[in-house]
Amino acid sequence: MRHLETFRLIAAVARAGSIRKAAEDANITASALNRRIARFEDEFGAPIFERLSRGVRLNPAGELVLQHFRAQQSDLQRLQSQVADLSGIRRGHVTIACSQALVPYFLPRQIAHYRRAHPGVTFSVNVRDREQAEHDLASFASDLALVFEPVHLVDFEVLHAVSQPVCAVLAEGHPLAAKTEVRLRDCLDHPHTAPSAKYGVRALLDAAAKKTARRVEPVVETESFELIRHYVLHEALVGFQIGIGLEAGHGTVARPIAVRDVPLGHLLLGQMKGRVLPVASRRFAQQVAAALEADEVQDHVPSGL
Amino acid sequence: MRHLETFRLIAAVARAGSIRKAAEDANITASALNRRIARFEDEFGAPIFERLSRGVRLNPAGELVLQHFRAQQSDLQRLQSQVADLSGIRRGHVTIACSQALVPYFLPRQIAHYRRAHPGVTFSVNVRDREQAEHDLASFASDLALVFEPVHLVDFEVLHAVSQPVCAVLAEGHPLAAKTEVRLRDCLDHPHTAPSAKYGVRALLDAAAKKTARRVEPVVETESFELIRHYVLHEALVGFQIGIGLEAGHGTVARPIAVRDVPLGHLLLGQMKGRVLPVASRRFAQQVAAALEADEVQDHVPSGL
DNA sequence: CAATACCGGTGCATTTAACGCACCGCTCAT
DNA sequence: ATGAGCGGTGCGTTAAATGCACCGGTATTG
Repeated sequence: MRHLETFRLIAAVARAGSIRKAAEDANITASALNRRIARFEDEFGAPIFERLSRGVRLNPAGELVLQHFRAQQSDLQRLQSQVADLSGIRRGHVTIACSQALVPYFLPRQIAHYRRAHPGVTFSVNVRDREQAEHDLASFASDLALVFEPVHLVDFEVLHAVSQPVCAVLAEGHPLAAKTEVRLRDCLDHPHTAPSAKYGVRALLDAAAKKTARRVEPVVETESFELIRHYVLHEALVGFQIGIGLEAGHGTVARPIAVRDVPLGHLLLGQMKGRVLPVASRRFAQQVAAALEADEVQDHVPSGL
Repeated sequence: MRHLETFRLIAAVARAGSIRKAAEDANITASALNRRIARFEDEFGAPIFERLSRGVRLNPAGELVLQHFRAQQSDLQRLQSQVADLSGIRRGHVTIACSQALVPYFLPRQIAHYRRAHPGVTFSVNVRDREQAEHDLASFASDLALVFEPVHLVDFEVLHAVSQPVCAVLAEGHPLAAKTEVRLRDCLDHPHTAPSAKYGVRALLDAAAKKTARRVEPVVETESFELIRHYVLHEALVGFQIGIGLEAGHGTVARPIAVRDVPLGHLLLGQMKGRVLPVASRRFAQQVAAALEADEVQDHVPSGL
């Protein structure tokens, strides 16, 4: 949309921290960009950038302008998607911020299923930790967030919530794999690998371990859930992850940890508080909510185990 | 703001019903305007006007676009007012749709009081019946509405509510003026004048009269509350109006009608549901709410009687 | 039924607004 | 001291928006 060009440039300047750098990124000259900004500030009635010696920076008014721009852009996209929807063929773009656990199995299936019905809808999937996810929503960078144990919950409007047990991820031959449910103390007595502190699974484990004599002392600590899933194939370790990110048939098995040891965590689907989502995003959220519900009603243990 | 020009023109075309007429209003040629619209529809991805033989008309998509534009414009004004506010001097513009009863005494006082503290804030006061007032809010034509007994209440978010008794308006010498409270039957037994059916006072009177043997049969029926107030000075009639629109000292007195005869009506201060108001409007609404509260706590009878 | 008055749309010349280039003064790191 | 990087400005140039004349089509009217 042509009329938002100035806002796009303002955002670019804010990002680059200097008019010249932003101009280069946008393939225009610094003078043209400078004038655009000056003109906007004039029309707007107040400066939106602080002029520093080494560049520019948004002032509080500028922050508000940028937020207005993002809201406006989001609303326009919603509108376009809505118009496309009432013309019959559903079009649009869904942006979703999610925890790592959703990446391997759950989300690909959900997206493929949705796209089978609505091939005109495209997707962006951004892996974010639970703190970043909420920031993504607030800055309109994502329409939806699907995160495990979010932290802040201001700006986060819960659309659906399901409980998820923490599971032990084990190679098929591992001694603990014999049981259908494992105890936390047994896991911690074995060498184990766990996600780093900013992830919900680790937070639950740490909190639960405090009530026991044992501590979570990972042999391998990582930010990558994928590494955990694959590493247990190479060394007889106990990994940890929530059920939705796990599946049998890759040489590993998952065994839920007893709820009396580690409480159930919560997987939340949410959007920015108060925002009206485009049709496509709203419908996809409904589908995801239904899928989560179906999974949960069935069992707390991931399907296929 | 330059970037909203196209939207302004679209709104003008929608209003005029034809591109040529709108072009004339906007002092540009029809071809320029035609091209602007064609360009917008192209960028937007869908037509927003139906082409008729005698002009054009917004299609459903166009209605949505126009609504988007109004929301955007309102948000921009809020933003500007907010920025002006954080720069110290409060600026802004407050638009308020109100019932006639508020016009003579209440609103002038409130506005003057507010402007004494914030001279940079300007006002638009639009007299609207209770149905139009809500439409004004929904179309962003007014920030606030102060109406007696609104009808629909979708899109209307109540900010404050006070009860108001229906009063008899009498010339000072009128026999009923001797009492401090009057009965409905006494009023209807006298010749009387009343607002027409679309006003809340009349609706309350009609509903109350149904429970009696008498009927509301005005000698003079009018849409002007001002006429009622002045007419009772010329002929010994009983007028009706809510207390907030009345004041002693002009040769008339007001006497509340017994609550057991006519139930209290409700004067509601409201805004469009979900909308974030500019600073000035929000603060003015707070002031008005406080003033209404003070009046009500005191007494249900208007001050000065 | 023909004349007419309006309507939206289009090709082309013209005007206007945005842009690129060169250059200024300034600050700060080296 | 000096040079690199920054925001801002005057001026010629380019591209986008506009105005004008005109087309084809459709209701209205005499």
